[in-house]
Amino acid sequence: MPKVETFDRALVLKGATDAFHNKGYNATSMQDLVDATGLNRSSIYNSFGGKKDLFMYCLKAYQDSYYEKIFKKLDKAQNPLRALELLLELYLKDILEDTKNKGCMITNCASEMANQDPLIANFLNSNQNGFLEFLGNLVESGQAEGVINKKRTPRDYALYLFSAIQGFRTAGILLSNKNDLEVISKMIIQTLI
Amino acid sequence: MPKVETFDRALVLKGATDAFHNKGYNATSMQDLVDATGLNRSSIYNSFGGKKDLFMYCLKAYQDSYYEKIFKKLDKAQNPLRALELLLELYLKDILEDTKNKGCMITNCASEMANQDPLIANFLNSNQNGFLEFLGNLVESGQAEGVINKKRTPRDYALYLFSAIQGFRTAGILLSNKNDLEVISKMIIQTLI
DNA sequence: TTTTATTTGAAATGAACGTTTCAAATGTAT
DNA sequence: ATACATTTGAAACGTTCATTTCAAATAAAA
Repeated sequence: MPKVETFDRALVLKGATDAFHNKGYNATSMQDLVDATGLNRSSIYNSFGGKKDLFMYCLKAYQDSYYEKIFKKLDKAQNPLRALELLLELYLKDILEDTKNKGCMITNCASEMANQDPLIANFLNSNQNGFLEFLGNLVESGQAEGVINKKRTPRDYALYLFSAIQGFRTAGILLSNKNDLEVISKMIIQTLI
Repeated sequence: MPKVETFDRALVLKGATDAFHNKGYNATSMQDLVDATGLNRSSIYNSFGGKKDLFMYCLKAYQDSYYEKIFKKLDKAQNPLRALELLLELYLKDILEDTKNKGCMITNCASEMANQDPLIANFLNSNQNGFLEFLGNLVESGQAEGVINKKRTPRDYALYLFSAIQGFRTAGILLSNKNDLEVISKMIIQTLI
């Protein structure tokens, strides 16, 4: 009986995510989102809830698509160390392709909202724990294979890499020289060898 | 003849800086600034210009007071490597004392505004160049004294440290466990030895 | 004490904000 | 073809935004 949702939900989320990623949560207006999605105002409220709800969907979509990119790229890795090298190559590529200097949407979100919104803080903490586990597992395997040194525990290396990667992404907002960025990336990895 | 400014300019800037640091530029309203400074709306516009002007003064004030803290702390350092260790101790202390999880105001500003405001981008680039020079000089001295290794150029190490420190400050928004943070700090320094 | 440039307070400005409303349009299932 | 739950568009909602206005209060200089 009913008319059904006509728009492509994934595509709409992609548009909204781009808008939020570009300006951040607070500086993105509902009008920006209407323009970016092509949807009517009411349709946004009808299908996604308010601005904050939509933002949460976008964060999740951004996170999912990033993990997909990561898994796809790391699939070809010969060993866990090489996987981490590829991970940093992926970030380097993203920084160089990020000509609008937007940075990482999740890191930006931590800067902007972690101390203002408990729901966002929750998401960010889960994201952090998940990523720490992902990194820790890679390091653990790498140490078992003998391609990563055993000076520190996998968890220590995961913490270090998590911090270093956030710095890399943030520094990449202002830095755009490829050589500079490659230097940083190589030095981060060197710690593991 | 005229009535003269009665308020303490430095104190007013401190109040405004706290407000901006806590919520970021966009989420801080003029009313927040009136409350935080104790000044009347008109007095703010009269004495500092608009919101963005005031924010620039606050950024500068934050930067100045941070450099003062740094210089005071690093004054006691026996050598350049020890100075960098003390620098990271300073950041560690700031993160642990930052119970409201605000992070670094300048890093947050880069996340929020670097790609939206050319004036801000200018400030951030100058800040970056200044800090890179500061770090580079320390590393150069350290290498000359033989307390820092010579695997890389001072500029390379400066880039690495700049990135690592930004990551440390950003990760510190979500991380608050002292041991975790100490691990990261130690691993950053280890690269130099 | 008078003059005068400035600060101050309170109110008003118009624009933009996120959100709601509701009648009209839509398209599937009967 | 008809019924109907949903989407859609446009307008309006009340609030909050940054900023301006301006008369009153202020305090240093004359």
